Amino acid sequence: MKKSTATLKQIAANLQLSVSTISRALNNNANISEVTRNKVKKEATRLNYIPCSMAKSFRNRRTNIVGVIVPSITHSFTGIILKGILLETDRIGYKTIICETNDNPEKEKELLNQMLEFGVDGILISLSKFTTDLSPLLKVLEKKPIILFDKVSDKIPCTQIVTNEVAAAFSAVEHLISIGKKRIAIVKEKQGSFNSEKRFVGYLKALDQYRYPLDETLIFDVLNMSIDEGELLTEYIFGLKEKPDAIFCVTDCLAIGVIKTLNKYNVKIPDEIAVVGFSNSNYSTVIKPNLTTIKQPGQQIGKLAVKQLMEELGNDNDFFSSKSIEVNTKLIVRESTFVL
Amino acid sequence: MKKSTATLKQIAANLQLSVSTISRALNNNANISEVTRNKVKKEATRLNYIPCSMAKSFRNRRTNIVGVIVPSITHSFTGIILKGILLETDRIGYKTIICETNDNPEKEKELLNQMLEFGVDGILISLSKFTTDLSPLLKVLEKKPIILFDKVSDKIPCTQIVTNEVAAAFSAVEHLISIGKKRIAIVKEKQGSFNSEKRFVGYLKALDQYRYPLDETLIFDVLNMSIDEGELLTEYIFGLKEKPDAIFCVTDCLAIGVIKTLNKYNVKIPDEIAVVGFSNSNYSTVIKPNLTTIKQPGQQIGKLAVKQLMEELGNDNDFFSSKSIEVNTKLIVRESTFVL
DNA sequence: CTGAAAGCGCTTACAG
DNA sequence: CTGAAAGCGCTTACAG
Repeated sequence: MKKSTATLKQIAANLQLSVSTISRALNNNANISEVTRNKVKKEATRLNYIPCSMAKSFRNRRTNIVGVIVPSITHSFTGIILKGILLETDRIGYKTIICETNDNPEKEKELLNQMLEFGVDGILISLSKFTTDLSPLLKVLEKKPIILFDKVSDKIPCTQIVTNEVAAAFSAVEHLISIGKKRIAIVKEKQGSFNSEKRFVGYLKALDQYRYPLDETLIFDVLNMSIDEGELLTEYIFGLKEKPDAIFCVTDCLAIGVIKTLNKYNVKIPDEIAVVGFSNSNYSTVIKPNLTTIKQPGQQIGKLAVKQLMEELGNDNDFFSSKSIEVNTKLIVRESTFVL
Repeated sequence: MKKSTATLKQIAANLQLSVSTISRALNNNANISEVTRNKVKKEATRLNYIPCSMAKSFRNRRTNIVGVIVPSITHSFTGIILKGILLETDRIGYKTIICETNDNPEKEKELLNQMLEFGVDGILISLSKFTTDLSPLLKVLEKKPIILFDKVSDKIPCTQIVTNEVAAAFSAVEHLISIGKKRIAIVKEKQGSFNSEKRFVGYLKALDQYRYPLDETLIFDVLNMSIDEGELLTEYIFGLKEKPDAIFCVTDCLAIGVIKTLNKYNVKIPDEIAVVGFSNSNYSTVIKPNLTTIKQPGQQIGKLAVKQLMEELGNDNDFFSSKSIEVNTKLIVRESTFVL
């Protein structure tokens, strides 16, 4: 048989005390005598009392749950951020409801509404790639705090945890320049996600600062950031007369695809073509040659997002904000741009 | 200002109707006239009414939330299973609270209790590596259904979603035998997790069936299933006089570490030493040579776990069960055991 | 130090 | 077809 759970009422009845007293004793309220408190706690243990969070949440208008919305949970960098979120929420006694949009803005809107229904205390979200209508987010912001992370947009008036994409990309390209590369290509996303665009800006900035001419034929667009797309693109590049001597990929996956195909054609990396990725995924030290890439502190991003959310929950004012919290990235030089 | 949300009471007041009627109209109860229903719905929309799931859950003793407990969310196979869980729960209108144990049994016990407090309808759990005390699970089973997946244990009387570990390992070793390997080593976990042990059984079974002598010196234990451990072990193996000519690793990560080190010493794979992994992670086609491995249907496992949970929630009887649902695996042959 | 009472937002058996 | 009332388990202002 499924056992049912004891309630305050039952404890009260057993002990000939009022429900209020039981509640206070269990919550260590100062006004309860030591004796009563102990008696109550003992009986609670004896009955295997399990407090009903649901009733508490309902009563207190606070669930201690944060809603987390991401495009896809299997994306490896997302996983690392989620780990940061879980570690931090666990530390402070919160639970997380995690949902996926699979990059579908309609689903995103639906989830946002469901989060409101479920009464989460606040929301952490990494935007879907195709989100253009910001009104669902704005509507939620009228009631609950939202923190954006990873896939952000500066068009939304709420706190964002970001990496300095421009500076990171700049340092990647600068590195390629420093090892003497002349024809530096970039592989970015055609759809132009926020991150891809920022990294492109960093690319342009580096070229500009080092007085490299901007060569449109070195700018390559792909449909998505997969290994496959990286491979396809490289096949294409391989057919060109004028090839690049370095390729900056806006994600590690693209870079892995690029390297796989360069290896297939026995191109010498980095001598003939150097490759840089972005995000220091686990792939970077599995591929040969090991990938030079940008390290982003994923766990820290997750933890910061939770901390920031808690801060805003403590505020009395509304949740609109334009705060942007930046975490530092680091260029990690490996074999794909450097030979010992 | 933070906007507050309309309630049934407010709609009722505005419309001069009773709260009961509003509730029924919004829930499409048959006993409400078309006219009233429409009037109510219109007013609800006008007021931007958001139903309060918390109050509903509290009232109905049902949260439509499933609790999910895993050792680590960043483990890639876990991520794939979680995706299956999320897709299925989303499809049927459930939400998931996801927590990590980081392989700490104490944390696992704590989370189990918290799940009870939060009032989840049921629990999906992949056991921590060091769980030995099963009583916390048994206690939860008295109240809520639990489905075990991936890291399971046949000592717990509840439904389990498993892959046929023994058969899968058998087929891997059989494959190594079929390509003519004589000294087939296994790399397994010293702590002896359920999965590692089952795979070891499959290894023994294959050797036995093909009348291969059991050579204790070909059985290697590692502390954990990381790439690093695979590398360390291979360094050790490399120092041995008598080397294996094939290595069956109970996880892909171990296999990746093994291959990296074999490559470092220019060992010819598979001619000198063949390598097989387990789980068909994304690494398998990034490493050179591409890894022969066992494909496990992760998403299917996740979906099945949810479906099974829902079935048990529908049951009137208790949640103790010894049902074990098996999903099929498949050996994927790649370069690490096969040359074109 | 303890208790009686109200109420969080909702659903549902009962009555008409 | 609609309403009044009870109650899910808890907390807290008020009273003593």
